[in-house]
Formats: sequence, C-alpha cells, structure tokens
Amino acid sequence: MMILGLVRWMQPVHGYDVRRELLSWSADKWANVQPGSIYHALRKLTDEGLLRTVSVEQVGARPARTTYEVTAKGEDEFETLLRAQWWQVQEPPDPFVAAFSFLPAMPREEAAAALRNRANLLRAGVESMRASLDSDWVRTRKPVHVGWMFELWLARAEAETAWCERIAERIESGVSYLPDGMERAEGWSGWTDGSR
Amino acid sequence: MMILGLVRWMQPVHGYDVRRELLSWSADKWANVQPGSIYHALRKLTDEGLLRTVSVEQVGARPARTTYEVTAKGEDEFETLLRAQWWQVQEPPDPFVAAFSFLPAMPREEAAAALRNRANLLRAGVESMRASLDSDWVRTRKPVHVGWMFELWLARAEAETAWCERIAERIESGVSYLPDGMERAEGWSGWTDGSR
DNA sequence: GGCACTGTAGTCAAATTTGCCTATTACGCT
DNA sequence: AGCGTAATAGGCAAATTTGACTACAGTGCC
Repeated sequence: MMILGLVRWMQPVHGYDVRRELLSWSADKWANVQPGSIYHALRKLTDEGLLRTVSVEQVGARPARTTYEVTAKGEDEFETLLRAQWWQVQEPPDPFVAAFSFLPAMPREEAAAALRNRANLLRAGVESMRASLDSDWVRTRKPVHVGWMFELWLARAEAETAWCERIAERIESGVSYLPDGMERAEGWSGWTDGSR
Repeated sequence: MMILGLVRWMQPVHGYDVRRELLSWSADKWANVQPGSIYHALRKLTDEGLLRTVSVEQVGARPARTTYEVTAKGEDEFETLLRAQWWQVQEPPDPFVAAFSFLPAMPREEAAAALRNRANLLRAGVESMRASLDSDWVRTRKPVHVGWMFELWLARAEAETAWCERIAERIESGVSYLPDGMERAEGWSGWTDGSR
C-alpha cells in the first residue's frame, strides 16, 4: 500500500506514470507490486477517500487517462503507514530460508555446491552494485539515499556470502543433521532421502 | 508452494498437522502461509495430482479429517521446486527498504532516531537468538541445520545493525539528499516535506 | 452436574495479486 | 508509403491469501 507514497510525490499522476516509476526502480522485486495491481490500488484508495481524481483526459480513441492526487486524509494515512514501517522490524518472507529448511532432502554434494554457487552469485551482485554505485548515473542523477539503499543490500549480501561458504564447508565435512544427542534415534524417519 | 515439502516428510498427514508444524516454526512469518491457505493448497495439489488422499476419518460429529500423502509426480515436482530455490538468488520483497525509499518524507531527526531504534531492535533479536542457539532445546531436540538458519539471520541482522548506525550518522550530519551535482536544481519538487 | 476453556479440524467470503490481454498512436526504417 | 516494433493506458478474469468464523469434544474446577 505504498502506491500512496508514490502518488504523493508525483502529484498529480495517472496510473501509467506510477507504473513506469515503479518499473524504473525495479520495484516489482522488492515491493510486491506488479503492474496489474496499480490500477486496482488507485481505485481502492480513491474509494477510501485517500486519493482524489483530478481529471479524466481522453486523447483520441485511447483509453481515458485518469489523474489522481492525494487528499488530506491520504497524507495522514501515508504518514501513519510510513512510520509503521520505519519503527518496526519485520523480517520479510524469504524463499531461500524456506528452501533451506528442507536441507536434509538435498544430497550433501548438491547442497554444498548450491551454496557455493549462491555465494558466487551474491558476490557478482555485490560487484555490479559497487559498479553502479560508482557510476555517474547514480552519483549525479539520483538522490544520495538511493546509494544508501544499495549499501544495505551490499552489507546483507556480504554477510550472506560468508555464511554460505561457512555452511558449505560444514555440510561437506559430513556432520550429521540429527540433533547432537541422538545419533540414530527415533522419530526422524522423514529426514532421509537425498542424504542417502 | 512448499506445503508440498512439509507433507512429504510427515506422510501421511492431515491439514491440521501441517498447520501446527508451520506454526511451531512460526513459518507464518518467513513463508507466506497463513492457516487459511493450507487447506486450499492441499486441495489444489490434490487436483494437480501431486498429492493423494489416503483416508477420510470421522471422529464423532467433528469435521472430517482428510489425510494426504505425496504421489510420485509430487516428489518430482517438489525436487524441481526445491532446486529452483536453492540455485537461484532472488531477493525477497522487504517492506523496510520500500519505506526507506521515502526517506526524504521523514524529518531528519525522526529518521535518525528510527534507524537507531531499528539497530537496537535488531541487536535485541540477535541476543535472543544467540540465547536460543545455546539453549538445550535447540541443541538437543532440533536438527542442527535449524541452528544454521539462525546463524544466517544473525549474520544479516548484524550487518544491518551496522548499516543503520552508519546511515543515522550521515542523516544527522545534515548532508543533502539531492544528487551530488545539483544542489537546488530543477525537478525534485516532491522531495521536500519532512526535511523542512 | 454445570460451566468455562482449550484444542481439534476445517470452512468461507472477501480482499489482493497476478498475468495476460486489448487497442491506439508514434517512430524508425527501407 | 508500408510495415513492424515500441510505447501508451488500462481492463479483467482467475488464482491466491487472508482473517475471521463454526462446531464439537475433552478437561478441570467448583
């Protein structure tokens, strides 16, 4: 629901503008907003009185272009929503963590290889991000806090890279997946497949 | 769609079992699976031929309890899905990053305070995680890779903590949010609110 | 025995999201 | 001129997710 925020600092806008801006931030990745959701969101926000339609233009026989701007109520709501995100820590769902929880279903070799591969991909990402951080395009055309966001990704990615290597080694070392105490005890029947 | 994985290593199960297991992993946080989704997922997977219903018991006048197990096709599909997650890097949507991108809408003081607060919350999380890592419950009752997942969170959280402090300082230092080159140039009209 | 609670098992409507589709104009190329 | 491609706007049906709700059975307590 941070479409609201975008409308707020592009006032007045129509859906397509918002869509382009989101795409240019490649926000379909780190926010859950695909193009299709935008128009629905705009209409819903309007119904709730957070947005107001400014005008409906029609150029030729193309679809009508509805322009929106934020109401006072919308400003309020945005501030509330924004603060909620700033003051709370709320780890997002991570598909990799989910997959990792099924570690015992992967053959050891493959698991280790995949982790090494992941480390490499992360490193590559870090590289390309560093490059664009240094590039003129970001340095001179984008607000500096965009660079700061890159730094956050960088920090996380580096931490994760190290973790991947560490875990890969442990897996290769052949340690048992079972809890420390019980070596081949009861109840862990489902846990054997890839581990052979 | 990793309900499949759960069913696979609890075979045979009924919906409620899956639900409890997910809750015990507090998986409603890092996977996007609320209790309500489970039954739908089970039925859908059955329709697709990835699961097979084993039996439908009825105890007294309670709701019927349907038990599922995985078909060969389901095994295959699971392996595919699992590998996709293991071999790809795909950063998940993060609401905080989204909120941070609106930094210029926050008063500097508040932004810095919020970041410091975030750092503290993260540190607290790290502490409590370290504690449960050392606890007997995790060490002796859970597979070791659960501990490894904790370590990943820990690494990420520590990286992020440092970042928060770093950025908080920069914000307090009063640097301009505008791109390096253009101090008060054109086009950045929407970017002033909280910054006064 | 009566009563309040908790645990069991699952349903359902409503809200959201997704992916893909339509139709028109503008642009570049040969 | 003619043609293919890209950009402009937005709609819509289907899939997914959510959150709240139902209804029954056992348990403990007074």
